Amino acid sequence: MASQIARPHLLDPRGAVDPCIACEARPFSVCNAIPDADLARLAAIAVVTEVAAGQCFIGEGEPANSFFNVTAGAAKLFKLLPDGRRQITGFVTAGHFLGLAVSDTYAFGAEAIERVRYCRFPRAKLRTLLDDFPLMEKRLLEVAANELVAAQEQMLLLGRKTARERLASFLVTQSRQGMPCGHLRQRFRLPMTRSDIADYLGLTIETVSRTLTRLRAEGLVTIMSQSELAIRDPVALEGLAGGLR
Amino acid sequence: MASQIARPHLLDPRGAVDPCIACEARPFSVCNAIPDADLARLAAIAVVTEVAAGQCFIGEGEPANSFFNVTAGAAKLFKLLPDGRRQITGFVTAGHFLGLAVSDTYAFGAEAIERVRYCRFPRAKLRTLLDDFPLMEKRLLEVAANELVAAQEQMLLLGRKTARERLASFLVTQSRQGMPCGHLRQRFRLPMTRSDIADYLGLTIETVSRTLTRLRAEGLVTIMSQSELAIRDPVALEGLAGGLR
DNA sequence: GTGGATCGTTGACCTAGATCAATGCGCGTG
DNA sequence: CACGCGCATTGATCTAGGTCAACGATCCAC
Repeated sequence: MASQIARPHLLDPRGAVDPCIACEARPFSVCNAIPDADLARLAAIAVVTEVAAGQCFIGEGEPANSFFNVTAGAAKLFKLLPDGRRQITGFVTAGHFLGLAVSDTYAFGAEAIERVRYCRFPRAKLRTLLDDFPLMEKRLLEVAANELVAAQEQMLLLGRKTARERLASFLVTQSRQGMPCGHLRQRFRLPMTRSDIADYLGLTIETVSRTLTRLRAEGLVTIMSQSELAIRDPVALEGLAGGLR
Repeated sequence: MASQIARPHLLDPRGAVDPCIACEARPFSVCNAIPDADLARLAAIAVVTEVAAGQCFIGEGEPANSFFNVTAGAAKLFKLLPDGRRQITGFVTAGHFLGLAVSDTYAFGAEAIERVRYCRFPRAKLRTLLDDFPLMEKRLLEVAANELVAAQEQMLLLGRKTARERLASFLVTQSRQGMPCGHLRQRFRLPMTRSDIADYLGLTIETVSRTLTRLRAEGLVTIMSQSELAIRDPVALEGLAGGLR
């Protein structure tokens, strides 16, 4: 396993005019609930950090001292069983907020898929900041509610869908990644490995591979390269994803 | 299927001194964030309703006009696939708050297992109430964060645990139902049917039944009656639930 | 350009859990 | 108290997806 706790590279926020104003993730992030005038307060408690692909930056079960806000790259969240079985509970990209749980240890681990940049906020300090910006707390609730809906959708997938339906669902949601209202990109990159996809969908690598080649054979998708894919029949794929066998 | 949309029985809140003060679910509920003095405002927008076992009181995909707070009884939340496959995403009891999602339709259905009593709040009215009581919004965020953690745990179960491990996990969490900090009741009732358990664990009725008899044969549990159960070996059961095979 | 590591694909076979079918067990009803 | 209905259990069989194993592609490092 390549995963080990990160030796992260801290970026010095001084020198940047205001790291938060310039942040390219701000439009998608909960931070946008904080008015420009007060961003300096946020920037003051944010520790901007970068980790390389394969690096773990949250360890499941470790003391939860910080919140995280991913600002660039892609990461996977996962839970482990003692014998090594792994369930990936989600993939996160720029704008995602992590570490909400009230528990004093993290309920999941996080590992960078590509080089990841994130802001780390000491829990206590963000807590007091939240008290001053109820709008941000509102946004957090909104985000949490949405994630809850996504989680239920994933339970349906894991509990009741076939391998084909799981792959179809996965491809459809990936193609929607960061697109406005239900639109889907025709062609897109899958930054994660087959093993990650398998652990996300509750399958094995082999089944993912086989199912993908079958979807290709049926003309639903084109596999441009290992990590690039195009959807050829969006209607059929969405039907499959929705459980129409 | 017995499930059809409820013909609910509305209880007249007048006559009660103050339905919210007297509410037996208040200690477990998010409503406890509202000070006694202001409870009348909450009571004013709450519609107290009762539905019989088997009645559906939230329809998946229907317009989400209300929030719900269960105050008595037990219900199941579920998602359906067009061909009837069902995933139960959770069981709720007194104190559970429902309908958080920002979407304008409900992402899941809810059906009473036993006779259920709940308060229904028009979305818009509760929204404005929340603006006046940020503490309640805080509590909601807390609740949502906890449910998110539970949802991830359930994904691990559905994606990676064996049937035995699933049953063990289920029994352990059920025995913890409403207990303080990690304690578990030795003996407890399972209000739901085998079919509900199966749809919650991503299994079939037959597998649930077989696995349960096997756990009994191994001396881990005693089946007092169809709906009553005792844990004989909590340590082994918890080990199993945690994935120690 | 060669060697080796990592990742993905494909095939042969196996098994946990699904499906199909029969039977048992309360429990409420007339 | 017999009847019927909805649930649960148990057994026989089947299969989707897992496991094991071989091979191919890609990508660096030297």
